[in-house]
Parts: sequence; C-alpha cells; structure tokens
Amino acid sequence: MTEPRWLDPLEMRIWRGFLEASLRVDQRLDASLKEAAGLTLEDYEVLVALSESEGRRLRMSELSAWLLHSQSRLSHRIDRLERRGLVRREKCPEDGRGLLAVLTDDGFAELVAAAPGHLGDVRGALIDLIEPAEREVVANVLERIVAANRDPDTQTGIGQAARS
Amino acid sequence: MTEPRWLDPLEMRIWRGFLEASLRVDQRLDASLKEAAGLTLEDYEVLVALSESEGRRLRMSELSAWLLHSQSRLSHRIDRLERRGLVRREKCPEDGRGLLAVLTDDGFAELVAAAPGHLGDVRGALIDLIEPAEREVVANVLERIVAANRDPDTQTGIGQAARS
DNA sequence: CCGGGGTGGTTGAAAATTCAATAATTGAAT
DNA sequence: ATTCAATTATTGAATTTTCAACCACCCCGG
Repeated sequence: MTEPRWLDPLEMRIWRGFLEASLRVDQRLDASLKEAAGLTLEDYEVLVALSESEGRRLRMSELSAWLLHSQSRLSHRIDRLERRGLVRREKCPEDGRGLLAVLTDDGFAELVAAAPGHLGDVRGALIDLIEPAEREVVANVLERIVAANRDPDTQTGIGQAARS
Repeated sequence: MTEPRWLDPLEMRIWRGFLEASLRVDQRLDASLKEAAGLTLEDYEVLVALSESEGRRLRMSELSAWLLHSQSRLSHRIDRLERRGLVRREKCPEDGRGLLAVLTDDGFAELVAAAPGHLGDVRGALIDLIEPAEREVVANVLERIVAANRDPDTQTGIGQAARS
C-alpha cells in the first residue's frame, strides 16, 4: 500500500508510445494485408511459420507456441484456413496424438503473392522510421522486453510478485 | 513491382521483437489486471480516459477515438461496464445526437484500487527494462512510429514517407 | 497386460469483436 | 419551412476468441 512511484514524463511517453505504436502498426498491417491479399496478419503469420519449416509442416502445438496463441484458437484458425485450402492437417507419424499443419501449394502461392506488399508495409510502418544509429538500441531493448516477459512466469523480482 | 528489399538481420530482430514484445506485454498486463482487479486492459484504459477528463466524462466518439476502437466496439464495451456499474451513459446537452460516458464513483474506486498494481506491472514488464541512457531514443522512435501510422491517409507510398 | 497420469488436440457453448444496417440529430442549402 | 448530406451512436447478426470439458494416445509402473 505504499505510495507507488508514478511514471515520470519520459517514462509516460514510452508507455503510451508503446501501447499506441503496437496498436497502430498492427491495425495498419492487418488492414493492408486484408485488402491486398484477403489475409489476416495472423493468417499470414501461420503461413510464414509453415513455409519456413522443414517440409512446410509443423506440429499444432509448436505452431501455437510460436504464434503465442492457445491451442484452441489455433485449431479454429486452422479450420478456416483448411476450408480455404491454404493448409491441411496430416496425422503425425511419430506420435499418434499429434497433428501436423501442412502448407498446401495454394497456401504457399498466396504467401508468395502477399509477401512483397507486406514487406513494404513493414518497412513503411516500422523499419524505415528508425534511423540506422538507433537500430541496435531498439533491437536490444525489444529483445530484453521479450525475454523478461517470456512464460516462465516466476520472473525476477517483478516488484510485486508478492501478491498471490 | 521491383524486387523487394528483404529485411537484413538487424531489421528482422526489430520486426520480430516488436511483434513479440507487443503481444507479450499486452498478455501479461491483461492477465495480471484481470486477476487482480477483474478488469481487462481495455476496461482499464476506458476508466483511465474518463478519470482524466473534465467532469470524468467523455463523448462516446472521443472515447472511441482515444482508444483507437470502432464506435460499435466501444458501445458494446460500455454496455458491459454499465451493467457492472462502473460507467453510466448521459445525454449530451450540447448535441442531441451525442452521449457521454460518465465514470461512476464505483468505477473511480475500482480504478484507484487497481492502479498501483497495474503501475507495478507496467514497470516490471516494460519501463524498468530500459536503461536510462536508452530511454530518450526509445521514446523518440515510438513517437515517430505513432505519428507515421496515424489515420490521415493511407500513406500508400510504402517506399518511404516524406523525406525531410 | 492393465491402469493411471500426463500430453496433444478438438469441440461446443459463451463472450467479445466486426460488419452492415438503422435511427436520430445537426448543419447547410434551398 | 424543407430537404439533403453528414455525424453520432446503437442494434443485431456473423465471425472470431475464450473457456472448460472431452477424447485419444503416449509413457510408465505394477
């Protein structure tokens, strides 16, 4: 109950900026992708993950972990992509419980068609806005944030972990 | 049309880091807030916006613009908050079309109760991870990103924005 | 071989979001 | 006054996400 240390102006700029930048970049990329290719940014990420994997296939559980989504959410999403013919499910040979999401040729083709435009959006919305001299700092900060917020919840003194 | 310039390793670290950091920070704050106060991060943002406004009230349209949400989405969200008694609607005296979302005393109390814990989370998940020497750069970059992705018009010229 | 405990994934219903259509009001032009 | 276009917000249906229950299979100990 002690008086919390409030955010000073610089900290507030970072916090608000982070929140708004995330939203805006996401909204812009999503809208652009949807209009140009009929794909959600999430759909696109699914296709990317599969296309970069051995045999263009991935276990459902690995894919959901990579996407930072629940298995249920992924399952429904794959349903929709499968209905559109961009992905199909295959039984996992090594583990009878498992399923593989496999990128179809159609799916790969849609990815290839969408990629250049999307790449341009990523540059326009984010990358080209960061000066070369700033890039190393930004990359390091982002990676530190990712690491600190990775699942192993028992994070280093999060200041207020003592509140079951 | 031309061969797209792919992302180099540093650019890729930034892009991936940005995407993952956004998701992780959001998920963590949302989970923490939900557990500690029964509020979504979005609910919380609604209460904050109202609490900081004249008379703790705001036009629906202003609120939705501030939150970067559609009016429909806000309307449904206010339905839920109103059902819980944290917010109520009032007719706008100056414009018969308008409605004001007004923060109730209960709503303000919940905000006050949730704020210290949330503030700690924001520090733990984001602010404290950025070295003092890095902060100015980070704030500037984020604000540049926000500005470049603000609604005005679809800066279709993906190549690059205005070169000053 | 059999029985548990744990993992991988799906399912369906509930909750939230999006999308298109609608109603009410304003401001401006006729 | 009256009409017309634009603005404000809500509504309900379709889509998507979340949540909890569930099934099938793996692994391991008896």
